[in-house]
Amino acid sequence: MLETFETVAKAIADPSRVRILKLLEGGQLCVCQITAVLELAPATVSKHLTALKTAGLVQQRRKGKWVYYRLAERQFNAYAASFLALLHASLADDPTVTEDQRVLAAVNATPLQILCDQGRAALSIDFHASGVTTRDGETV
Amino acid sequence: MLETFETVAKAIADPSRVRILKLLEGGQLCVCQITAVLELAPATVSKHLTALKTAGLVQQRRKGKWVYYRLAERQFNAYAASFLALLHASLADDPTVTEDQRVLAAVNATPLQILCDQGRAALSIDFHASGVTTRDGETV
DNA sequence: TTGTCATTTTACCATATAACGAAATGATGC
DNA sequence: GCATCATTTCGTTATATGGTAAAATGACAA
Repeated sequence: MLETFETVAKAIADPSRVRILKLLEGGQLCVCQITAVLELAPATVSKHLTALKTAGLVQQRRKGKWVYYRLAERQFNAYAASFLALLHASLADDPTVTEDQRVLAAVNATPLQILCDQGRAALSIDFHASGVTTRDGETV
Repeated sequence: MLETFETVAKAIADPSRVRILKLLEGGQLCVCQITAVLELAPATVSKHLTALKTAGLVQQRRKGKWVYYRLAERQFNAYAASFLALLHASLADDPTVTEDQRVLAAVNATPLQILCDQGRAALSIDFHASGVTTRDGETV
């Protein structure tokens, strides 16, 4: 009860894990895709995903070489669904979250094999203020 | 945004602070009342209350010698109300929470001055069985 | 003003946690 | 079987956190 609640609450009380959950709202992703967006070591991302899985917030599925994670659909405990709903209603306009979504679009446009090999270098996006074209045609 | 969300989430991701919030669902309480229920050092309770206040989950009001805390009514940030609502819908039947409510009933039946002086010793409650004792210390 | 007393702040300790690199794992495909 | 490679586990480090005792604060009463 209280202990489970604590596990779930602690799981969402970390910015990296929140970013992962917000990414997964767009659909399932494999570890190297998440790693490319967050720019953390694969080991770090893996540990965060384990914490989220333990909390019943995500579930896991292997497909070939890659392990895909998605938001939990089955009810693993009494609180996970509530927290996911709260998170879903939050942070839609957070700068970090929206930037992550922008990068995710590029990640999704990149073949997995290349992405896992090269990480962010595989993305044809400029992340630092020269020549990025925004939605309304403005160049930043 | 993300940072504020993290502050609020971290605030509820601790069992002592959850117990405090669940106690406050029954109405405002002063620090020594909360201390008597949780059986923690006053300094510890005070620190937890500061964290909850910083997160916008509770508000504070001085009345004579005592400082009363209650669940936040004003909207201090975008997430506090959501988390309080989630918590309100959770843990109603958690053993720790229900036991805390039982002790709270005894705390509310004890004059503040005596409670602050003596802590739990002032309660005249049997904490191992369900039998309650009268104000003058006789077990019923 | 001065003392009292509930509360808060400070200083400190032990434990928990996030991050990483390196080594281990385990499924795929030759 | 054996090599490859995405992912996980292990070992370590730096920082954050929960707890306490003791000192500081600040409102009230005398």
